[in-house]
Amino acid sequence: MRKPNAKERILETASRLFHQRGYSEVGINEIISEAQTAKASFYQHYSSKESLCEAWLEDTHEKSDARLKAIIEAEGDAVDKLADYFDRLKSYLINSEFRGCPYNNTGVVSGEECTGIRKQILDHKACMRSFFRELAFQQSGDREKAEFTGDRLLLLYSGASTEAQTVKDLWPVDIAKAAAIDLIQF
Amino acid sequence: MRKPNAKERILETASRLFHQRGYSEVGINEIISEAQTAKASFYQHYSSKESLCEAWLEDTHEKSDARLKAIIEAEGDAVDKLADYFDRLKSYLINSEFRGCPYNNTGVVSGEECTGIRKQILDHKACMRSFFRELAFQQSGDREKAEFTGDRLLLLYSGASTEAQTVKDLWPVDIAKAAAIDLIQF
Amino acid sequence: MRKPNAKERILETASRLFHQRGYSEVGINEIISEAQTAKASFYQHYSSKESLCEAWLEDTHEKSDARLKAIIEAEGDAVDKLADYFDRLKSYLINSEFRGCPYNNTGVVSGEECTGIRKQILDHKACMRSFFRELAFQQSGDREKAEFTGDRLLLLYSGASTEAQTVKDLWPVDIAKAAAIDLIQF
Amino acid sequence: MRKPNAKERILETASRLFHQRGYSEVGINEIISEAQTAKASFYQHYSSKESLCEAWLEDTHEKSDARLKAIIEAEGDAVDKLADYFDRLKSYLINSEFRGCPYNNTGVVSGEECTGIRKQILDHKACMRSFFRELAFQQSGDREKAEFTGDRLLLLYSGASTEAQTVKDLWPVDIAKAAAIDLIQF
DNA sequence: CATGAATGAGACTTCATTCAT
DNA sequence: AATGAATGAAGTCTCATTCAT
Repeated sequence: MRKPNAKERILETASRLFHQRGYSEVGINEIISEAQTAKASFYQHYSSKESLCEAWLEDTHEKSDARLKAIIEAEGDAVDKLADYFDRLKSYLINSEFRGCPYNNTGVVSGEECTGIRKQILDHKACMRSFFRELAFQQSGDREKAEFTGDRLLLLYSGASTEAQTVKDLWPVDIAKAAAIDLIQF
Repeated sequence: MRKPNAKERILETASRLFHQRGYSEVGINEIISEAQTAKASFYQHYSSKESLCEAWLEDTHEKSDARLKAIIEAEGDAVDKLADYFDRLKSYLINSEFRGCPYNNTGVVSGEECTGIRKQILDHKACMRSFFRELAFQQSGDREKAEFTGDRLLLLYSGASTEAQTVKDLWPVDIAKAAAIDLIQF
Repeated sequence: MRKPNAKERILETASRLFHQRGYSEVGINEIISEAQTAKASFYQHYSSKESLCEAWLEDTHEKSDARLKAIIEAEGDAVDKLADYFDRLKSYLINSEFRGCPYNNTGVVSGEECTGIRKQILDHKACMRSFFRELAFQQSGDREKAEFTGDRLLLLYSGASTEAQTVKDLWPVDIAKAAAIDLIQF
Repeated sequence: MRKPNAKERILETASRLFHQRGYSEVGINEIISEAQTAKASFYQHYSSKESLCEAWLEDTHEKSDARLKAIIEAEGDAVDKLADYFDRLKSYLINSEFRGCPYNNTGVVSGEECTGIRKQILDHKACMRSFFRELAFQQSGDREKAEFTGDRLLLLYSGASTEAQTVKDLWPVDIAKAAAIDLIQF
């Protein structure tokens, strides 16, 4: 059997299920069943469902962050990078059947008391904000203006992601892409 | 006993709790306990938790729609109306402890099989879209351009609402307000 | 609207549903809903679900008894009457989708405490016993032997009814018919 | 605490209660309460009330089948075996307070959709039929005649069981015993 | 006679977690 | 490191019945 590691199998399974159906809608039993692990093996590796959620968000964030860094550090025009980013978002939405942003989705169902989860969400949001600001800076070279523009880009991205998830259609991303390109060019 | 009508009490209680903590995180037991009703009384009036959710969304939509209509039909500059709308959004977020949009929040935790809920969400989204397009039209007088601009306004609004909910801060709304005003004026 | 009488509509509806699905599997709500009556109208006419059940069994018994009496009092050979009875049983089972004997079915789900129901069941069973004994007497003219034979006929009938209901097939009735005819002729 | 295995305790308790009062009249709460188990422990071992019912019927069938096999394989006259069988039935009815056949009783309250339960019932019925046919064959040595006679024996047994349950008296079994002995001897 | 809102008790099932092995 | 039985609390929903109108 291909069982590289129980912990990894759990994280992979949870990532898939949490993303597909949402943190609150997936139970521990389903996760360990699909991951082919025993109940107590799960609690050996993760102290609670909540901590598994944190691990998932952290893992997702690491991968996301690497992609954003790659975009920032790549050669080329900031406008092209921005267009590229929204194109990737479209692919992502199609592939994930319009499940939208894992951080927003998780935030909706986790209360204030889930401090670990909230930290992951806020960290990720801060990174997204930095990303758009940096992109705006690459275009304008003006730090102050870039903050201004970057935040607007973030809102377009966020709105597009949310609305696309809701209507299960790509038009919000197309609108956001056009608006973002207009915005970053002045 | 002063319990004139259980149905209203249930809807009021559910509206509050669903909005505060999310549809999936609030149980029937909690609702009937706070509404001081018997469980069977609940099911006399609502055939299921899902149908109660639909009633809540419908009720919310009616109130929201009335407000949007009032704004549209009011005298005055579209720019002022738009600014006013975002100011109201700020008040709303403060009062609701940054719980954001009930429709988005509910959409995240209700699957495709909840057709009634999804219908309410899509209806509301369509109304919001019309609202922003109409506002844009009042400013420009150009129907085609208004559709274009209106959709962008919707994304700014949606992004602001989502991000404010996540970071529990008003800055996204301020950014969106400024961006929206720039946008509607060309 | 064709509403001859609420009480009758309730009894008709209950008769149909109790027979089709069993006393324990049919709720008051379903009955009044199909009978188009209000809840309290039901309790106006019947003091409880149990008393409705008694009324149903009594009504069924009256009709059944009339049929049995007609057979007994008819002209003709007892053997033919017996064959005829089992043929009717076959028709009945087909028409009722093999729901079997209402009295047995109700007895299974009603405890000792349901004295009214138990009385109806015992009354009906006594009538059935008399019927078969009388039929046997018509054939043999011997009272003592008829009691003996009649009870055996009853068991064949009861077994056939029960087994046909279980396997949802008519073969038990065919077997019982043949056995009964052999039996009554010596 | 002396609670070695909950699964067995649950099955034992359910067997007793289902038999005494009927599948539909006994709830999970009562079972786990008498078995001194937590509700979730129940669902660890049985996926549903229905599956517990299947386990009960299967268990009952195994025990029943062993007894029938022992009778068939024993030395001695078929007539004696048959008489013995009906004597056992009398003991059984007395001990179980005339609750009759678990399979018939369960069949009455479980719909077509309970495929697992129905399968158990039909399997058991087929075994009973085989048993009586085999007994008849041991007496006559004629396979064809044995099928004929065996089926009649089955009806007598079934009718006796049903009627004894209804009238809570042994006379139907005595009648059936006499009829069966007459029948198997020609 | 009719109405329908209200009810307490209970139905079946699932949750995340712990514990003895 | 792994196992799976055991658990208390909570989940959604239905029952037969009563009451004020």
